[in-house]
Amino acid sequence: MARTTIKDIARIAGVSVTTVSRALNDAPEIRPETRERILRICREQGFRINYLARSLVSSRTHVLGVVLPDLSGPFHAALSLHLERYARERGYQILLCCGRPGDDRIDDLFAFLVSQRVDGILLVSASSAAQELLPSRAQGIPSVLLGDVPPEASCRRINAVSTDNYVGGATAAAYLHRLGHRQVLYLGPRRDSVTHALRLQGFLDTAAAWQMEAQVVYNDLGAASSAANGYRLARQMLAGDFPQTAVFAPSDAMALGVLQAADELGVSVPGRLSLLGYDDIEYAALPKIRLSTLAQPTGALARSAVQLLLELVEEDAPPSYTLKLITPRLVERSSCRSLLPAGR
Amino acid sequence: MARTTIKDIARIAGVSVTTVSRALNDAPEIRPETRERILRICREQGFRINYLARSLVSSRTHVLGVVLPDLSGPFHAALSLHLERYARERGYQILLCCGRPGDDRIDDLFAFLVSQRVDGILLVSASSAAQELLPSRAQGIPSVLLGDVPPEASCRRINAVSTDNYVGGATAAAYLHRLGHRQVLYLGPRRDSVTHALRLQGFLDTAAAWQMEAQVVYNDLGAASSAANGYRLARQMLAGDFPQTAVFAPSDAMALGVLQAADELGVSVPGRLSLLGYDDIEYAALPKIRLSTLAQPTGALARSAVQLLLELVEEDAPPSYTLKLITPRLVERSSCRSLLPAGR
DNA sequence: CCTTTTTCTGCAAACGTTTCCGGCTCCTAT
DNA sequence: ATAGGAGCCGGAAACGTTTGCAGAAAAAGG
Repeated sequence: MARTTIKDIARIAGVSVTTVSRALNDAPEIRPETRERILRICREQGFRINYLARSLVSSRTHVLGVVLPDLSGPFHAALSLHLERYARERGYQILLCCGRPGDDRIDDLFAFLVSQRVDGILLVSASSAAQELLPSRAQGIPSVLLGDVPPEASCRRINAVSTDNYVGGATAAAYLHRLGHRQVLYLGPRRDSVTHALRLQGFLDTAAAWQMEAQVVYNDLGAASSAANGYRLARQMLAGDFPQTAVFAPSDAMALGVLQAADELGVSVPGRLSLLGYDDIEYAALPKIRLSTLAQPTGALARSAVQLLLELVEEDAPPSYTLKLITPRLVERSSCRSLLPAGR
Repeated sequence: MARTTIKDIARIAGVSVTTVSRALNDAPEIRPETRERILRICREQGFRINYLARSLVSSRTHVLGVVLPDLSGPFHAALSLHLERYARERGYQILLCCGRPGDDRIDDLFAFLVSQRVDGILLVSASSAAQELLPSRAQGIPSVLLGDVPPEASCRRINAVSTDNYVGGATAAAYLHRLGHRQVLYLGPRRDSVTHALRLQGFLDTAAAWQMEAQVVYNDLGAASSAANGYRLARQMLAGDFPQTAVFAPSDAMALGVLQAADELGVSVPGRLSLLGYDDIEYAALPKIRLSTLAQPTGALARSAVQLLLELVEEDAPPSYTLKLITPRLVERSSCRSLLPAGR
């Protein structure tokens, strides 16, 4: 119950609490031999310093709050893994909070993080509503957006790192055009997601430039871009006749759902329908799947985000706002078929 | 920088800090109208109570430490999602720590959790080494094991909830036997995992009872039972001739790796080789995969685990030790083929 | 109207650290 | 010899809460 404290150690070592504190923080004004002696006693007693008390006075918790929509998707899972690693390398701990975007809970989450006195906040794939909320609720806590950045970001005094969603969408359209597709379907972007809005914009702009016919079906089913939603959407789109020869999905998870629906409805992929995903999750590479997709480099994203956030936390430099865009990479597997004559 | 404190609120409201504190904790000895007035002022000022200070004096953080090997596997991801939900329902926060099992870091993790003064510890899928370490390092913090329980658990004064791995392994063997398989391969259990040891035991006992020939190939590749490891293991096992007609993998992720290897090597599943997984992750249900597997009910596991842990944390009942086993469920899809004549 | 109880509020001591400042000892340079 | 400094250590205030205890005001009982 009553754990051993610095005071106990001080008593045993016959020194003051100040000295013990200095030993623990290896301050310069302590004689090496006393330090060693104290540290030895700490080990013997199994002493563990109380972060609560320490943080209370130093007003630094070395904790970074990460709020993301959910962990079920492989993209976010991979991302959080990398975030944790880079944070740890820099001596910080991650506090993971899951709040569905647009949810009321997002407000409680910010309150919670403030109460926890986190040193910084990382807002991942947030709805625009959540993004609006952030500045007013963060109470001066440094924060950076990750993976979901409004186009006017740099004007809005915001720090962010993201993949270049516009380019991602554009690349997708260009790729499908290059394969000879002229009628394409964009299946499943969310209306409230800035990421999806940009991706859609890039896709549509490029499609228009190449004079492709593009239809878009929004995902209003709530929840994330899960396989289940992709399945439901595809079920109803692919049921009858449809003119498109290719579909672009805003996440691999969703694409997998589309794949399932197509399979059940007997439309062959990529025979009748080419399928292009986004994210490059682990399972996209599976032999029976082999989903072509646009890879988001989660490692690079996480690294940049942590790096940027910690700059804000640790430096007391004059405020500056940076927006870092990382370009997605097209990975070709076999879910997209070329419609052009083989000879080219 | 300087955030608003209880003292500020007290000054504005013209009351003492004590009264403000009582308003925030809705203590019974406060007049409802003063409480309302104070709460209103708190809202107006955007006041957020400092959990650090509160926890320091109350010696309750309402934080549960969860340590698990990693988050990349879908099973652990799903589990942590449920853990977070149930904990939140009870007013607790999850502090997620990833440490590969058997790693030196596990020791640091315990120290970290003690320093954070978490109210309880949930040790998920831990190596036996980590389990040994726990009691000595937990410093009296209540803790429960989840998903990886040594057979002598109840003797060892330990709280745990787990799927019944022995039964799981036994069910797998019995199922394969029922389909007519006589030569089977158990591909990829880890030597240092209690889970895998039990599952293996159940598998081997049952195989022996039915006079099947069972070979086991351990996973000494380090890291988790990932798809990558399954792939590597299967690559070398399936390269030449092999007598087995079925393989049992200790996780779906691993099974997916096996699937990939089989595909590349041209051995048909389930034509030449039946494949049985474990976990029932989301992607096992995919149309082109349709992996037969033993489902671990992550929801039930998580619920029981936080339930048990919070009993220990909140009650000051006499110490008791409970071990809860949840039976895995066989879900048949189409990765296992019957070798028996169709009539039957 | 005076006591007794009840209801509400405030004072001050904790909780376990860090850190400013001041003091002691011993060394070095004048 | 003595001043000045460097190196090491301790006292005490602070961080923002909770809580036991006591006091004041109001209500209840005679």
